[in-house]
Amino acid sequence: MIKERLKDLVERAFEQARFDKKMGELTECPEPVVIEQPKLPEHGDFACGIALKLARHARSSPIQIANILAEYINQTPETMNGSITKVEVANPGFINFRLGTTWLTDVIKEIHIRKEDFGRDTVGGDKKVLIEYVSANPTGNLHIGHGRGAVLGSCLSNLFAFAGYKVEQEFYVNDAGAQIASLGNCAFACYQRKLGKDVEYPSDGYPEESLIEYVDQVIEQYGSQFLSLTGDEAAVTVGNATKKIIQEHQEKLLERLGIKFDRWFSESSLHAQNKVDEAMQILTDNNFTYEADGALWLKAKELGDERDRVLKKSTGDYTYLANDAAYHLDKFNRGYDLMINIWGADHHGQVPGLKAVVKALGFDSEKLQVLLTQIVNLNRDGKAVRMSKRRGTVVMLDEVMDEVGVDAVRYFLAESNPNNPINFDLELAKKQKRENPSFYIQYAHARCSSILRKAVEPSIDRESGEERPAPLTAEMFEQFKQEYGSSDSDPNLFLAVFDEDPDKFIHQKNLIMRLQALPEEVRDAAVNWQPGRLSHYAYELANTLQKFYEESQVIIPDNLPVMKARLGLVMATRQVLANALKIIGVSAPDRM
RNA sequence: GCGCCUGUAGCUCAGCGGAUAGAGCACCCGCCUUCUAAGCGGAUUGUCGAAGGUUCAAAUCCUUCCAGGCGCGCCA
Repeated sequence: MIKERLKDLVERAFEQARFDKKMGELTECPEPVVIEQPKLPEHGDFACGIALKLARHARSSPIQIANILAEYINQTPETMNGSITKVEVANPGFINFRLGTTWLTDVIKEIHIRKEDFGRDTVGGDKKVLIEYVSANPTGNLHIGHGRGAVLGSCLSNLFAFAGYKVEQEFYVNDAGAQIASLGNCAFACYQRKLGKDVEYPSDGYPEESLIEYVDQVIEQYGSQFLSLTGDEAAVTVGNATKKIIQEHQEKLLERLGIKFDRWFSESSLHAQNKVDEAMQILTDNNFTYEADGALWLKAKELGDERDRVLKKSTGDYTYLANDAAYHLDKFNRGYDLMINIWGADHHGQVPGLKAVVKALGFDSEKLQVLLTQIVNLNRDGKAVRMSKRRGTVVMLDEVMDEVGVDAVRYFLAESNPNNPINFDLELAKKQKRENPSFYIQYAHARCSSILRKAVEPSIDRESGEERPAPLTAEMFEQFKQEYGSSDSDPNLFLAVFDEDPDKFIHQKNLIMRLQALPEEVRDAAVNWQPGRLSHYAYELANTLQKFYEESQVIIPDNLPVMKARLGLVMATRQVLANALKIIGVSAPDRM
């Protein structure tokens, strides 16, 4: 990483200056050295603002400190040998670096060496992370809001894995309790009605239309054998069969979205093993419960919540919080370093309760973090379609996937900041144009692939109609590919990508500068839990590639060194686009 | 009333302690005999919701206020 090399350079300069007593009373660098990329080209390729931060500590002016550091930097081998061509001090005290071309071409080589691992990081330190997401009730189809949580969880998992965490992905299935009982009643009623019995459909349950497709499958699988059942047994049996089918639907749909969970954790399994009772016992043993009004309460208020919470109702039933206590007891006992739950923002009111119960169980609640996702608004034909279960205008995830495609769904749900509501424009997501970023990035990848194909394909001369031979034989290209990532190939191989013409050079350089940024983008995204940054990065890279493409011919049969170097650059670009796309789970097509 | 989230270009949003606040859309003007014009370039656009404060430096951090969304059950 270029930034790390520069950081190292500045740190060494500081140490030497300090050794020579030119840093006042300072015994060590009191501020982290940060290398940034200036917005303006006249500020150089990279810049360091450390002098501004040191001014107070060293009781000196930023400019003066910057000048001293620059003086030492100028004596290092990197500036002596031309890796850095210019070190400049600028007001109010920035040190600006201008790079020579060798550090840039090193980047291309590194990408060829590391390939799909370019950008991979170790910040995670092999820590074990559990990410629990979607966790929808198995009582119906998933809607677009579930999709948002699904994509965020999936991207975060990919990102964390790439950043050096050990990630597990889990779906918590709420397959017990009141809503399941209601499902059973509705499903059985629907079942009977489908099979010709004139019974009334429950008025307060799930809408019959939302259940009918699943009940059809129950009939397909089991026939009419459940008609003879009555009462609770009927509801439970048909309910379970329906539940199973719904869960399979959810599983398939999420798989289509590119999501595969390591574990589907069933709530009813907790009940079957008396895990909820166990959890309650621990809470009571730890003296965090009391009884009042015939109910069992958690002393949540003294654990940071705004009020106490009921664990066991006066009816004898457990609340969701009691079940969650048992579930999270299980999670904590599995020994993760970090557990992330992804919830819809409408559930944020439960966060303090869950945190409180975790504390009461005797665990470090900091290890459990809840990430909230805001609402998804859909625009169709310029009009906002608002999600509302009541009004039955919920837009289903599979509908959107069918309409705009899996890649666009993933891109638009991944790209946003979870704290902000999304305005998902269905028309935009379908467009095969630059204005659709999802398309634009894939197009850039396909364009790279296309150029690489052209290198070994014969072409037709437009004027004469004659066939021209392929610029390279397959064998030669293979040979090139070997050299690109080989440690003993010509170190100046990639210098040929550059043009003398500054108008062309700038785009060639910009492309490489973008490429080299992937590792830090991955790291920033990982430490901030914002996989969406990679979407923006990929978009910018795509844009930079297009500009390069406009200015720089790659396939030049009569200039082998330049063609060789640029093919290597295009390959590297394709690789980096693919690596970024992989994290957000969008496919990287070779043709469009 | 209390809590959480959000207020940045006409629209959708990046940026979240650094040098003249950025993209895309929309609008206007250019560019196809050349590896995908499914593209590229140029022009225009701002009291960064408001007021105080901290800092050499604030869209970014703190406080207060204003506006919008969501949540405040022995529902999940």
